[in-house]
Parts: sequence; structure tokens; C-alpha cells
Amino acid sequence: MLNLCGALDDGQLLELGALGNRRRWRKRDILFRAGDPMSAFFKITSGVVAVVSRTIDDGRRQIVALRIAGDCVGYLETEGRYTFEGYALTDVEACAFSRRRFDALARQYPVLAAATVEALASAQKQTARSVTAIGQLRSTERVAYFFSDLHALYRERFGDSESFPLALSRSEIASYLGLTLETVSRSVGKLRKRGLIAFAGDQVTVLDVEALCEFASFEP
Amino acid sequence: MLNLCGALDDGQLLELGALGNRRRWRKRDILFRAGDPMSAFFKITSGVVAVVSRTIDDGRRQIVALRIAGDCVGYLETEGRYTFEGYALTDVEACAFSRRRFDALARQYPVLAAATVEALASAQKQTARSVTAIGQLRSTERVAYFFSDLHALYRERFGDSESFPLALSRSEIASYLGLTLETVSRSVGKLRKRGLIAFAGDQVTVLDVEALCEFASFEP
DNA sequence: CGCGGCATTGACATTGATCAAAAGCTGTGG
DNA sequence: CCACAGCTTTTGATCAATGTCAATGCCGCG
Repeated sequence: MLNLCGALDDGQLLELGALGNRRRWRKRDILFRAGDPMSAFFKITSGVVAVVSRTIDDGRRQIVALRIAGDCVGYLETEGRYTFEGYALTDVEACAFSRRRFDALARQYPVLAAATVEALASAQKQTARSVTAIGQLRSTERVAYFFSDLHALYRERFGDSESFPLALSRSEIASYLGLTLETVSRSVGKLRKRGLIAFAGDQVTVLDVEALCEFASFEP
Repeated sequence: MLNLCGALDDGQLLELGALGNRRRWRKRDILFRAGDPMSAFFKITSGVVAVVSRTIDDGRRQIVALRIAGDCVGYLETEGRYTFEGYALTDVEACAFSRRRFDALARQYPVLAAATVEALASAQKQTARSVTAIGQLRSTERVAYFFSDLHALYRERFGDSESFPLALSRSEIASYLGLTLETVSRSVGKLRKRGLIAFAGDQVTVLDVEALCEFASFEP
């Protein structure tokens, strides 16, 4: 739940790096479970991780955020336990950092603390956008939002390709948007017919960002 | 978008206090507008403020968070401008703090930085709960969630009364939950008939928190 | 007393969920 | 290389939940 990319890649990264511990997971693995005692958080090196909330009794689950290479996950904690679940949507590589030691370091280096604040603030903005989309948009608008969102995420991280791998199944998209997989499927169809997005294997191409945002009646 | 209650009430609060500047707003006033150049954020002394998102072109608005006495609002910023709007749901009193000076101070006092992280993390958890509620629950469950949520908020801040003032109109509740005011009205009716909540003037009483949460199929 | 704002209630329309079936795809083993 | 099993996706036919529109009721305030 945190992306330390910016200011963290500074001098003291070495010291920090010393406590990073690379690990791997396969698609569908769980990086950490909500309620498990937390010791480390993770900085993703490759792959996509879903932050999922299980605050509802019955099976229902909500994907609260998507994290890709460069982002951190598993930072949020309640009473020493993970607040959410980290679920690998693809094969994933990440560095594990001891939260305790990280906090100690952050007390020494204000830059690090500032980066943490920055990362949390950005996560907060993102989640707030999601609430807005889910609360206010109708199904196809939501799906349009989803693609423009993902597009922006990849663009910000990896520059200007209009294509990126769609790591989520229909049903995963559904539980990110609060819809059913059938509705998602139909909506995706509509967007494709309108020539806003296109598929090639597991790659999505956003053909017209402007139109996509406008369709979602969402600001970019 | 931040609640500095905890660690902030420490020694250096004096220094900080020196830059706090008390102000008042009437119900329905706007504390700050999304997109306006940001200079200060606010620590609420009394009243209730809605953080509202206007990322959608047409009129639709989503209340992204509720903030009461003790919380901070207006901390989130994008390119030097407020990300969201702060809207007074009641008459409000708050202290304005210069963001610039606050940041400078946070660089000196690690405790302050830590408190900021803490506050943002807590806001993030709260918003994630909201996404989950809005994405997964049906109308009456959502309304139940709303009351249990508000109940918890007041309880955490002001101790153990089961009653608190309902600062929001049906239509405001609606735009917090992504529903229409009519649906909210009907759902409130149902909850009242079931004896889970009761009204007396502008005061709500939660008669049975357990049952309320269970009804929302939401963990407390 | 009557007006203006909010809340409630009702009738009806629409969206999206649900249930069910068919169509693609992928990998495995004959 | 083909056939088939086990997926996910697409498509279709209903149905229920919620939005929409409209009327009425309630209450405080001028």
C-alpha cells in the first residue's frame, strides 16, 4: 500500500537495500494474509499484486488497489497484523523489507519519512478516485475508468507505450469494480466495438485515451 | 485527509500551535476547493467536514470521507493544489496550518513525520473500507455500514455514548454511499423498524451495534 | 398561518445480477 | 496432429434491486 519509488532511490538506499530480501511468488499465490502478524512489507520488482479487502463475512471480496513494479504492498497494519491481503495476479518478484527496521531508519532519515508520506498520500488519492468511480459511475463507464486507470498507471511507470499486459481476468476486474464478470464482459465488448480499446493476446491497447476518459465521464 | 490527534499532541505542539490560525465556517460553506492553490490544511475543532471528490465531469459528486473534531482535512495536494473539496456539513471551527511550515517542522521532528504517516495510513484504511462497502454491499447493508461506521468514529473520539448528532441529510448520506436519497430513506426506515437505530431530533442512537454490523455483513 | 426545505411513500422504468448455455482457448495424452 | 477436458469468455433470457419521477407529508421559521 505504498510506492517508495521517488525519493527513496536516494543515497541511503544502500543501507536500506541491505535489508531487502528478494522473494518470488507464482500467479495466484498469496503474499500475505489479512490478520497475519506482519513483519515485512514488499517492494515489487515485477508482476502485479492485488490488495484485497475481506472485511465482509461471506465470500465477497473487493480488490482495493492494484500494485505493479516499483510499488510497495503490505505496509498497512492494524495492531501488528496485515490489514489487507496481497494476492499475486501474475508471477511476482519483490523485495521484503523489515517493517521494524524500516521505521527505525525512517526516524533517522527525514527524506525516507517524507517519501513514505508521499507514497501514502498518492495511494490515498488513488483509492479516493476508485470510491468515486464505483460510487457514481454506471457499469460501462466503470470499465472505461478501469482501462484508463491502468493505462495511466503503466504509462507513469514505463513510459509511453499505449499497450500493456492485462493481468486480470474478467472476474478479477469485476471484483475491482464492484460488478459481476458478465457485466464486465459485456462492457468490455462495447468499448471494443466503439474502437476505444483493442486486444492482442494478453496485451491491451488503449486506442483513444481522451475518448475513454470522456466516455467514463471521468477526468484523466 | 489526516488526523494528527495521536502523537501530535506532544511537546512540540506549542511551536506548531504558534502557526495554527483559528477560523470558522457556516454549514454549507466550502473550506477549500479542489484545484485551488493550497497553502494550509485544517485541524477541525468542532463540526463535521465532508471530503468530496469532483473527478466526474457532470454534476455527480462523491463524499470520499467524513471528518470530525480532532481530524485534519485538506492535506492532500496535487501539484500544489487541493485534490479534493472540503465542505462544511455543519458549522465548523478549525485551525489552519501552513503546509509549508508544517513540512519544515516535520523534517525536524521525526515524531511529527511519524504522526503524519500514521494519520494517512488510518485514512487509507478507512477509505479502503468504504470502497469495499460501496463495491460489495446492497443498499440496506450499505446504510447499516454507514451508521456503524459513524458510530465507531464518534465512539473512538468522544467515548462511549451510543448517540451522536446525524450531521448529514439523506441526500448527503446518499452521495457518501453511492445511492439515491430515496433508497437511503427507505433503507433507514427498514433499519429503524428492525430496532437497530432510533432517531430523536438530529440525534441518532445505535441500539444494537452487533446486529447492525451483522446486518451489514461487515466486520466491525 | 403559510411557505420552503427535507423526508417519506408510491408507481414505474432501467440497470445490472442471476441462471444457463454455447463458444473459444490451452494443454495433455493418445 | 487430433480429440478432449477444463478453463475463461461471450451471449442470451429472465428477474430483482435500485434509480427515476411524482405526489404527499412533516416541520421549522418568517
